[in-house]
Amino acid sequence: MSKSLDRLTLLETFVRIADAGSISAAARDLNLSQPSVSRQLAELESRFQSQLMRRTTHDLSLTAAGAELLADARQLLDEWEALEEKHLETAEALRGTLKIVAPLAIGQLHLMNTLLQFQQQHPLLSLSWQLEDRRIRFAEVGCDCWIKIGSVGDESLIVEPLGQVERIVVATPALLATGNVPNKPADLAQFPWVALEPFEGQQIPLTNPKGKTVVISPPVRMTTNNIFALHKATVAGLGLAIMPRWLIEDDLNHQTLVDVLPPWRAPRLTIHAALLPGRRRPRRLQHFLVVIRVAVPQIPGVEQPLD
Amino acid sequence: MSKSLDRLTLLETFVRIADAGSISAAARDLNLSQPSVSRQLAELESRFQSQLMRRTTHDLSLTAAGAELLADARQLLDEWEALEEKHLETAEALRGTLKIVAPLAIGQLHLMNTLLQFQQQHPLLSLSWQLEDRRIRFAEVGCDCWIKIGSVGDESLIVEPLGQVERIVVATPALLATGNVPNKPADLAQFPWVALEPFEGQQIPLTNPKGKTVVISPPVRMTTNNIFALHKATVAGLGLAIMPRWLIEDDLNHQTLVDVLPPWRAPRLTIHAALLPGRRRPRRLQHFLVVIRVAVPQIPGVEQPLD
DNA sequence: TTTACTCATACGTAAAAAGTATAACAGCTA
DNA sequence: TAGCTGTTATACTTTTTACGTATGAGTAAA
Repeated sequence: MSKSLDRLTLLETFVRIADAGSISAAARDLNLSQPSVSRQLAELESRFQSQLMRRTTHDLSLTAAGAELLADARQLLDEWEALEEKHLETAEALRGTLKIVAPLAIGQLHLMNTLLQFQQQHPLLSLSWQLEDRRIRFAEVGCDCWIKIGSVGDESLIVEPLGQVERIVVATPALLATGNVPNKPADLAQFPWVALEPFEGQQIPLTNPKGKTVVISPPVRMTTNNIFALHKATVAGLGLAIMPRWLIEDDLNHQTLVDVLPPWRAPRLTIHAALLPGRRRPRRLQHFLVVIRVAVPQIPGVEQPLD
Repeated sequence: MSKSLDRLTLLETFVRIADAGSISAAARDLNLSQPSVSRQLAELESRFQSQLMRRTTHDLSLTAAGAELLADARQLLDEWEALEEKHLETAEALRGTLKIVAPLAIGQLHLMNTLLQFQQQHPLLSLSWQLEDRRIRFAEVGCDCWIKIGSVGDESLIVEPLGQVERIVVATPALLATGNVPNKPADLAQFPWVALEPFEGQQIPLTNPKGKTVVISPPVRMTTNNIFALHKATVAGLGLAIMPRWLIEDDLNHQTLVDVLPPWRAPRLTIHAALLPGRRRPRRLQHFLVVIRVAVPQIPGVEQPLD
């Protein structure tokens, strides 16, 4: 049994392996080499004299002992963190690392400023800012907060609404001029469309202020997983597209894009913050949440959530 | 800031310094060099960015921050120990270290066997068996359990009675033959005595079964702080002495010593186990207590406590 | 079968904590 | 007041130890 190797570090590594799902993934995440993480797990097992994880080359699973220890380790680590935070609090400054996952476009265009300001207010804080539109597996990624537009789709997380985005059918005036002026949803099917993946069922529901909903299935000329690509394609006149108001506010003002069928709208999407339940929330996370709750509704074209 | 140095070890060292009262004392206790312990404290302070202890060359005191951290550290360490114990429990064997302070004679003659047996039943357990008649400062010594004959004199400890010892006035038949046969306490003052330190007030109270108490002040020819020396001196005929029954059972049987004034007895003393309150009791300590509760009353000449 | 990924072992290196020796200082005793 | 003893901190050396790289073995999917 090696002597040093911080016992709490061993537990942290163990938790990270369990969450990340593999030793290699945990190693990447911890900025350590795979053998090092492998050794730390072995060391922990040797200290507790029991196998904590069964590992084959392609699968890794907790043993009963491991599962028990995992829960207790989480708790102890939370308590350590509470202690550390309490006794560093004297300095009042936020420390540690905060890992945030946010959507590509909104993270890049709007929340970036908020984040930079936040970091400048807390210079000792280390931020990891992951822009990612796809659904993530929260625990696996090991992030502290996930900002997601639309449904989070993970029942095990605590989800808090931050704001709502209006979504509008837009196009270039030039493109619209190639057809008849639309005055009902069905008229939109005469134009080509561009769409953001995932684009479920090739169907687009549109709702008017009275609550009437019509579903249309227009021809789709291009799909992309990148909202900036979608935006460029739309501005280039490739087709009609549904876009969040916060992305096209400027285009509407400059008439590079126009609201195609003013009263009709695609369903609003809610911007959520997702958090792990049951865990202690470090002060840095609480502060970040306060900031983000204010920042999101201030994005042009984003409204207060319904909650 | 150095990286490794187990965070929990740092806390343990800090607690040990606080209890031991000085860095040097803690170093001796931890089997480390003084500079090493000094550095660990400095390291902890640097991590929490606050001074935890004010130290002059001859005095060491907690700062406010240190006092707060001390309490929290104790708790966290208890929780770590609980975790460790729980997850090592699978193996069922007791581990770790148990430090016991016991009286010299009873520890050497009677409890030693119990202790050896206990160790053999738990080979992975490491025992520290300190024989010491003087009053100890519990926290300073850093022991887990203190067995004390007579009053413990520390209100802050949890005290549990384990048994009672009858104390008898004895002497060699030869010595008694040099005077008149005694039949009341006052008659004993004609003989020389030997006594165990501390020997308060040079006075000896004796009580008969009816509850009558007489105090005598005989001439004392020798005092000692070692009960074996007292015993030898008595057997050598140096004087009368008060001795616990468990020490002289054999002498009475072989008539090397005799009960000088059969119905009259010195006050019974209670054998106590003293423990720190409020702290988690490791499984090894609980097991030890079970064993000792059985063992003490089985010592010949020791009776069940009154409780 | 091949490819791509997993985890474990062996070995050399670099970092870090332990010890030793020493200096500075405070309280106690003569 | 001087000398003795015990305190803590610093400089330097040695040992320990944990890291990374390289490598080998094994499994799952293409």
